[in-house]
Amino acid sequence: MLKKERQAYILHQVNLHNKVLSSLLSHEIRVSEDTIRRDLQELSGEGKLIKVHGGALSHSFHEVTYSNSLSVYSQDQKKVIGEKAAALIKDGMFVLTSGGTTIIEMARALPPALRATFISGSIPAILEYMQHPNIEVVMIGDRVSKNAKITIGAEAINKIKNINADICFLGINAIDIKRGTTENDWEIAQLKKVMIDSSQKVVCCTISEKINTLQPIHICNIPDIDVLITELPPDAPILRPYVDAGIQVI
Amino acid sequence: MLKKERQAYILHQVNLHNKVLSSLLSHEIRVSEDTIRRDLQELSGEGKLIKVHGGALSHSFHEVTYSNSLSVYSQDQKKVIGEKAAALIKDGMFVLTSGGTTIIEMARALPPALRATFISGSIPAILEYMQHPNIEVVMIGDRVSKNAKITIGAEAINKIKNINADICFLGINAIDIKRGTTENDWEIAQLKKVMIDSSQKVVCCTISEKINTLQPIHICNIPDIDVLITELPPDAPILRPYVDAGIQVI
DNA sequence: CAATTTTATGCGTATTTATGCCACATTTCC
DNA sequence: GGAAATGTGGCATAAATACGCATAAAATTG
Repeated sequence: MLKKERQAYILHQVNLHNKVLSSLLSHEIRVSEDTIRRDLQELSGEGKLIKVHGGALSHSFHEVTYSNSLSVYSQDQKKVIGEKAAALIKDGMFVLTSGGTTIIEMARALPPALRATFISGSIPAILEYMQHPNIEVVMIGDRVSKNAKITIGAEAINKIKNINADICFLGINAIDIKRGTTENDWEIAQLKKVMIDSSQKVVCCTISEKINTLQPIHICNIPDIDVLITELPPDAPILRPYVDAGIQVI
Repeated sequence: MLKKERQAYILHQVNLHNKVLSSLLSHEIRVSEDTIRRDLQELSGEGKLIKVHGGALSHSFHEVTYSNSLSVYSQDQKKVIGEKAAALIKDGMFVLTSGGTTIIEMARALPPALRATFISGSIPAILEYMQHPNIEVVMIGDRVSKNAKITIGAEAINKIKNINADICFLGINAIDIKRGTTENDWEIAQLKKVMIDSSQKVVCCTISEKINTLQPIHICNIPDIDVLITELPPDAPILRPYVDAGIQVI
């Protein structure tokens, strides 16, 4: 990894989380903490961030948080989900993803050294993937839905059908132990269906408040899902039925 | 492998991945690292990429991280071009566009009441089109070039071949009365070629500075162009040869 | 077409840069 | 106050680079 690349990654993280820890960065990028420290110093000298003991802060966040400089990353629910999801991806994988905020968080949590191919029709997701230094990005084309910011239509569905992905990540809006996952948009439901068919492994990501809720259009049943990711620990009571149904809950 | 070829290959890799490593290139092309280094130096001198220790980075990568001013070069002129271009589009048209800053300005200049279908592989262009209340937007899918922020590859080319557009807008980097329009990236040149083939009418947009310049890869000849748009008035002396060649100059 | 010049490339060596490691100072937290 | 984490500066090392030079290929010239 080039020095500038590393620094770009650090800056990206700072802008994303408002703070970074040297120790974490060092672990993520797999370089010594000395190097991280030198990078932070350099970037600080250029005015790109503010160096503090143990890490660095973004400019925008600087005033508010002199007190808790060592507190952990803001553990937003969706960030937790994103991190759990990102951990499932290994080098060389073909990854198919939908759109949605949880997927965006996954994209942001990808380790910088990861080398994989990401395929999606979601424009915001593609924009995030493009920030990554090492992954290959493939966009699925078709008519663009302006509010979902995703390509939809027969063309997209056909294209996905011809893909054979290792893993597929779906941000879902509703899941229920009886009815499976459901959606409120017919075309997006179609897309997600074929994504599931085209993948070896299906991972559903959702915040816990959407568990045990329903939407009008059916996507898939519980047995079609391999992994369920929420912000809760896997042994949370609300997740119990899904564990019992044989899903790997993370 | 010829020097030009090698440098074109390097540039292409930079456009695709935002970075290249000297060691890797040297191994791939089977030339010494010295040669790669000299190439990178040369290309860097021409402003085509940014040389760093260990390899090189694309401009776009460098800009988003290292520079905080994302000012577009001679944006006012491009706005003029954008307005002229937008005026050519009528209700109901199928419009094929490349990417580039002039195209973005066109997208911004579209009258809100316009109802037309816009087709493009350029992610920034699609983002602009999505802002518009009435147009239909179609994204062409394929591998994403991280620097050009455009989808490229055989899939995209095939898709464009099957389109029959009314009009096609190309932001071009070089035009010359003898050699026609030229590009510096092979794959992008291919895309533009098929765009021209798939459209009834071909419109080239460029700032006047790029008139009478050359790039290595040929796209099309002057007779293939229907309309040429620059920021200058149509009777500017520099445009005279193009008017004489039968192009409608605006 | 031969002679000459220019250009492109690779090699060896000196130099610079990037990084990690260590000993020791400083800060933070309990 | 003291343990743990973090920062500092020096040093070692490996990788990348600059530079001079030799050689070969290509272009130019007479």
